Order: sequence, then C-alpha cells, then structure tokens
Amino acid sequence: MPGKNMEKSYDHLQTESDWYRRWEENGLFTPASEPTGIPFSIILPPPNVTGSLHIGHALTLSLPDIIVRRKKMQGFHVLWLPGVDHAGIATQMMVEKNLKKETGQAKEDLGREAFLRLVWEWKHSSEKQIVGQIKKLGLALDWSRMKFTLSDEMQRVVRRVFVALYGEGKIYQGTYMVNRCPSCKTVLSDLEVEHQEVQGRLTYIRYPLSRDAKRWVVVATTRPETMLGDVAVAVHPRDPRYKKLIGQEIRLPLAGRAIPIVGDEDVDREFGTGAVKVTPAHDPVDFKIALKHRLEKIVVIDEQARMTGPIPEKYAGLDRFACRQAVLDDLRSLGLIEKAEEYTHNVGHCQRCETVVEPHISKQWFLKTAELAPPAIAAVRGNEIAFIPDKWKKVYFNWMENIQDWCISRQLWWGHRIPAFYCQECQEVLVSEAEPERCPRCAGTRLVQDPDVLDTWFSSALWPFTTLGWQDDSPDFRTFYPTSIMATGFDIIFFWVARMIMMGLHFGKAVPFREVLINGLIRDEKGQKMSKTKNNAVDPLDIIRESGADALRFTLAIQAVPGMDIALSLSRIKGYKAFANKIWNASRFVVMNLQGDEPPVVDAARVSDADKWILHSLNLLVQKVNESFDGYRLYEAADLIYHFIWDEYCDWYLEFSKSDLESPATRSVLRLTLLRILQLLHPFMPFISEEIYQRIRGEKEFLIQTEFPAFTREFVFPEAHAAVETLKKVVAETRKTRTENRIEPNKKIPIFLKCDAPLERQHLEKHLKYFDFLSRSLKTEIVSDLAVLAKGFRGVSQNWEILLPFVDDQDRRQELQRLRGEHDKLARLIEQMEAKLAGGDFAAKAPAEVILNFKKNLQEYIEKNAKIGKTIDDLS
RNA sequence: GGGCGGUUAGCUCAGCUGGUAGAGCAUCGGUUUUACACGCCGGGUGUCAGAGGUUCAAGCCCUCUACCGCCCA
Repeated sequence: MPGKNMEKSYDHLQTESDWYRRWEENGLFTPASEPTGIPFSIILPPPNVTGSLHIGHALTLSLPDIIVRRKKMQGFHVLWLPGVDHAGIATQMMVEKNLKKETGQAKEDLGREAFLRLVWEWKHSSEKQIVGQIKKLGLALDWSRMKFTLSDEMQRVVRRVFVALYGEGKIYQGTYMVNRCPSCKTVLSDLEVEHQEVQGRLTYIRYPLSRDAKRWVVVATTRPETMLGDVAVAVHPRDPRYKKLIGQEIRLPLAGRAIPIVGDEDVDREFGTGAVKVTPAHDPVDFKIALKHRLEKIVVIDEQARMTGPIPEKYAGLDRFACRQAVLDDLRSLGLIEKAEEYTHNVGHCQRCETVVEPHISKQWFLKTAELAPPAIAAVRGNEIAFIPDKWKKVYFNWMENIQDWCISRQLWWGHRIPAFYCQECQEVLVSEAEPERCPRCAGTRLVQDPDVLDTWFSSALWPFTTLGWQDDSPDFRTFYPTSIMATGFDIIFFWVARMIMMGLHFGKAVPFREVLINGLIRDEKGQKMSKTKNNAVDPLDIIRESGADALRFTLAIQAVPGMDIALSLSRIKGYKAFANKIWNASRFVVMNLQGDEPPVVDAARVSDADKWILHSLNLLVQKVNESFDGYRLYEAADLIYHFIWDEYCDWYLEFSKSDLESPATRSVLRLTLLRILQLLHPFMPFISEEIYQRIRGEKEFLIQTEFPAFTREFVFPEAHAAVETLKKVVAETRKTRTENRIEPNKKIPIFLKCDAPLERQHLEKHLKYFDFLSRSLKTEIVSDLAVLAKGFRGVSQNWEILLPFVDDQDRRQELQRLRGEHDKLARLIEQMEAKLAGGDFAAKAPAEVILNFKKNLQEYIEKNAKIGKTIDDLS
C-alpha cells in the first residue's frame, strides 16, 4: 500500500520542494498550439525586472492560477503564459543608483552601450530571482512560451507597430508643454504625474504700470521664480476691476521688460486678485493663453530645473527653489510684495521619485487617441469585456471619455528605441523598421536615430497579442486570442488595461481579453499600506518558508473579495498552515486504515448512512464551489472547502467512520471523499494536495490531470443525510449538557433521551452506535417519559430532551438554578413574539409562508419552555 | 470641484436577489478520548457609524449627516 507511514505532522518545506520540477518536466503546463478542448488563456501581467516580487504580486499571480488550474481540470485547453517587463524608467533608475553607489559613476561616464550592458546584467539576475519566486508559489505557467517585453522579437514588433501607427497618422511629433521630472531627466505622461496636496504660500506681487510706477496691478502666485519668464498679465475681459487696464503695459520687476495686460476668458476671477501673471513656457494654462494672444514663450528654467535664459545674471544657474527665495527677497526689498498667505494646492510629483515635476515645452512623440478610444469604449459598453467587480467600468469610462493624447517618448536609455531617423543634411524625419541607408529626399547618408525610447507602457499595451505571436499569425495567436481573463490591480487600469484594449482592438482585431479581474491592495494587519519606509512590508518568500506557499495562496484566496483590499495578518496565515496540517492528519488517518481491498466505486447497497451523509454533503459542496468559482467568488469557494474539510469531514465523518472501519464500503467512501477533497483543494493548495493524492493513488497521474468534481445524481441521499443531521444535533446537545454541568469529558455515563418526533427518534435509534461513541455514553436509552427516571441534568433542543443522571443533591440544586434562568429568558422571548403576532400589521400583511414559519418557531419555543417548566417541577 | 469605496464581535473582515447576524485570530472554561495540542469539546462577546424614510419586516433599498480611505481634474 503506497503512502503508509505518513509523518505525524506536515512538513511543507519537504512537500513544496520538488513537485514543481516534476510538473514542469511532465509538460503539464505546456499546451499544444492546436486546441484539444475549448481554449482558455491568461497572459501573466509581467512583473518588472526591478528586483524581486512583493506580496502584492503573490495575490495578482495566485488568483488567476487558481482559476487556471480548475479550468485545466475541467478539460479546457489552457495556456497560462509568463513574461517579465523591462520597466524602463524604474529599472534604469535602479541600475543608475547602484552604479553611483558602487563606483561613484553616472551613466554618462559609461556611455549608452556600456550602461545598457549593465542593465541587461541586472535584468538577467532579477529575472532569475523572479522566476524562482514564481515557481515557489506553484504557478502553472508555461515556461516554454516565456516572453520579455524588450526581447529582440518584441523590439521588432514594437518597431512594426510604431511604423504602422505613424503611417496612419496616429503617431506624431510635436512641440507641446509636457511634464518633466528634473531628477529622472525625462518627460512623463500625465498618468505618471501624481498630484499631492502641498502647503505652499501664495505671494501677492505688485507689478508697476509702465506709465506710472506709482500704480500697479497685484498678481498672486505660488511660483514667484517663474515671474522672470512672464510675458503678460491676464485679466478677465469683463472684470470691472481691470477691464480698463487691458492694453496697457507693465514694467516687469527684476527683469525690467515691458509686458502687456491682456484680457482672456480663461482667467479665474476668483483666484488671488483676479489678475494673473502669464508664464507660457512654464505653466500649461499660461501656455494656452499665450497661444491665443500670440505671446512669446520665454524659457527661464532648464531641464535640470535651474534658472536660465534672458534673466538677470544673479539668478542664472540657480536651482528653481533657491531662485524662488532670491526673487522673494529682492521683491521684498523693493517693496513690491503686498502680502503672502498660506495656501494649500495640488502639485504634480513624479510617480517614480516624488520630485516636483516641471511643466516644460519640448518636442516629443505622441500617440493620438481620438480614433483608438471610441472602439475601446464601445467594447466595454457592449459587454465584450466585463470588469469584475463591475464598478470599475465607470472608472474606465470616465478616463477613456476624457482621454488625452499620450506622450510616448522618454529621455531614457533602457527601452524600445524610437525607430525615427533624422537626416543630418536636410533634417528629413524618417520612420522605418530598419535603419535607412540614405535619405530618400537628399540621398544624404548621415542619418542619426532618435535617442529617445518609448514609454514602457507602449510595449505593455501590445502584450496580449504579441506574446501569442500575432506578428507571425501563429497558431497560438489563432487558438488563444482573445485571451480569457486579465487579472490585475486597479492602479493600472489606465496605464495598462485601457491601452491594451485600444491596441488589441486595433491590431489584434478583437478585444484582448473577455474579463478583467480587478484585485485590491495588500495591506498589513492594521490595514495600513505596506511600504519599505514603514517597514511593514512582508516578503512572500519569508512567508513561504515559514508557512508554505499553499498556506499563503489559501490565505490570499479566502480573503480576496474582488476589488477589496486585503489586510494580511500573519496569524491568519498560521491558521491556514494549521489547516494544511489538519488535512495531512486526516489523510494520515485514512491512509493508515486503508487495506487495499476497498471497492473502487461506491456501492449504495453496502455503505452506511454516515457514508451516504458525507457523500451527499460533498455533492452539495461541489455544487456550491462550482457556483462560487463561476461567479469569480474564489474567497467563497475557499471558505466552503475549508469548512467542509474541517467541520464536516474531520469533525464528524472521520469520527463516524471509526465505528465502521471493518467495512470495506466505508473505507472506500473514506478514500473517495478524500480524493474529491484533494481535487477541490488542488487549485488553492497545489502542493499538499498533490503530495497526498500521489501517496494514495500511487503516482498514476497528476492531480491536475484529473477531472474537477462536478455535481452527480449518484450521491443524492436526502434521507440518510437528514438522519445523520439529527444524530449530530443530539450529540451536540448532549456534549453541551455535559460540559455545562462539568461532567468529565472522558467519563462514560448513562444517558437518557426523550423524543417527540417519531422520525427523528427512528433516526437516532438506527445510529445509537455512533451516538454512544461520540457522546461517551455508557448506555443510552430512549424513553417516553423522563420524569419517572432518576433525577438528572437536562438538556433541551428541538424535539429532544436529554437527561444525565445526578450523582448527588448538589447536582440537583445547580441544575434547578440553571433551568429557572433559561425558563425566564425563553418566556420573555415568547412574550415578544406573541406581541408581534397579535399587534401591528405583521399578521395581516406578511406572506403566509413567513407567518407560518414564525408561528412554527413560536410554537417550538412554547413547547420547549413547557418542558423546562415541567422539569423544574420534577426537580423541586 | 467631480467621482468611487468603507464604517458589522477585542482585531481583520464575510454576509449574493430585504425575513432579527457569521468566519479567522484573540479570549475564557474543560481536555492528552486509538489522525492531528498546528489538536479535541464547550462558552461569552455585537443599539450592524448616526438620523430620517420605504416596508408587515432593513446590516441589506432610498435620503441626509459624520468620520476614514482612494481616484480623477
């Protein structure tokens, strides 16, 4: 018999060490390109090669894995495709930081090529680490199809897509105001800018009129240093305070230039004094105003956020914040500051490094969204793509309906190089997949490629169809596209999900996925966000070492209510580690008792009622679990399985079975039920379920190759189920009565029972064997009148009375007191219920069924209390 | 400014289409009974944020308020 001698406690380290290798070696996760069942595919959201995975990844990766494993067991043709992301800005920053720390060098000291070699090295080691972590989690990924967002293949596809979009006029180059991070030294898209509320100061500055320096207009600003680049003062054209001044000139303090006062509808009359300074080179609103009024744009802040341009010598080269102070000091000494006040406003910060971003005019590449967005909106509106939970649709629509063109160029080295070439002779711009040999216009050969790379999210947007080989019209693409599910966090709905939908529709000619599963954030056990600075971040590998990947996966699954954040508590993980041990020991019990002669199928004629009861319960469980799965309520499925195993199979069925171990039929049910449990559990806890399954089945097949349990008519036994439920009820009541009266748990005592329901009485009579064992009964008698017997402790439940004989008179007095308390409590409840039934509209308006039920309950309470009253009389 | 969540047992959270509340952990009492002390048996614990409304009936639906959190501009 395989699997004998299971260790007394479960060792997750041992079990989780080797199964992954064997699954992989047996090609369990590698489907053929040609389908053998209904295709079901999920593309892994590629983790960044910035280091190692955090606990949030464990969630985003585990949930689809659970879905994938079940689908596979249900016979779908499943692909779960892995990959990693080059994560341009994040990775480059990390390598730069390391370089600085280790050698003191900047990337410029190495040059582009040498630096990129360094990043590639980093990528390889990070990828190795990530893949190792993923395997530890047990994810059923097909590594033979692994992809990288910056592989040669991806570079070819990205160039092709770029050239195509350029050809369609959807990619263009333009000079606009964009956000730039002075620290990361690149421009950013609007999405990469995070607005944070900042306590600042609003300074009111006097701008003297050219004609009369004694008169001035007061403007309010949070950024005084930008006044050096002012080209006008703007007021609302209908503002009575200022409209007469329109057309006049201001002598700009410090700079000494003359600038006009213009009228513009975009001026907010409520802000400050209603007159605003116009700095078109450094403010997006001012930029627009300047365009309308054909004003010059004077750049006074450079790419390093230092002062530059036609400004007084003393400010040149100062950092923007240092200059702010200098300007304020100088204005104050000139008596030009009217006042300053505390002011809370939103300031854009770089998502990566939290530096205050600088609006900045430059020539960049943009993706036009006007034609790409509408089909993407329509696809979601037409339910071709569902969001789970549904509420995220609104968020998606809100953003998509207000979408702006996307700035896709970045001044970085690590990423997809933009396939644009500039002729040095005639300045012609050439966009092409391959580097052109000569300029088609002037035949010049001095061509220089654009130094910029693409926003990382550009290649990410192409991920679902390019990973499947859209570029080669591969069989994989035809089989697995559109993919089934995209599982990801809400934080990247705009960055990623929306863009995948746009690109997928445009190039893949179909939605990239059918369902978007949005999961929440992992927080610590106090509900706080995890972060390195708070030192409350947990490493998934630590948890796996401590409690096992199975326990971690189960914890995440049972807590992951779609769209809700998870407060991850270590004590809870420990609880599911204990659950694994529980399963192990239940299996140990089964394995110890198997004799090898168990019939392979359930013989309904030979099995006991207890056997039928567990089969019936199992069948109900299977039905509910499948419903939960289909509604993406994995937390519910996990919860159902947990309670079935612990509260039904272990707590009751294994105990029942101890009375029937000589029966091969019972042993076969013991075994069969366990195997079904392991199958149900496998998606959640792949390691322990496989280990036990193999020990029992003798390595005939892997668990993932077996069929996921489904409801079967074969296991419908309502009568036996009801009988055993009665038994459970009476056992529980007896145990309670014993405990309440401090009767030693292990002491076998005589037990007397009385039952008013003939059917239930039959049930119990039939199963006294189990009752005696579970209630520690010396001898059980079911009698018609308890009063005639020895006095004893009473327990009363629906239809049943229990009597445990007293040993002495102290017992009697104690019992009397308890019964009086209970009698009073119940009497109050009955009174309340009768009042409800008598007065009000309840009796008149509630549905008959509800009232009937209510009356039934009331009647039961009345009867129960009558019994208690009678007992009190007997004992008095 | 616009929008979205949350507020349920000491803690962290479930509670699907309204019929008087559940889990895990914690806690208390008992217990080493032939799978498991990572166990077993049993117990206690809640004006379901507040106010109002709809309804025979509200944790669940509607309105308002308060507090906490998030997103967009």
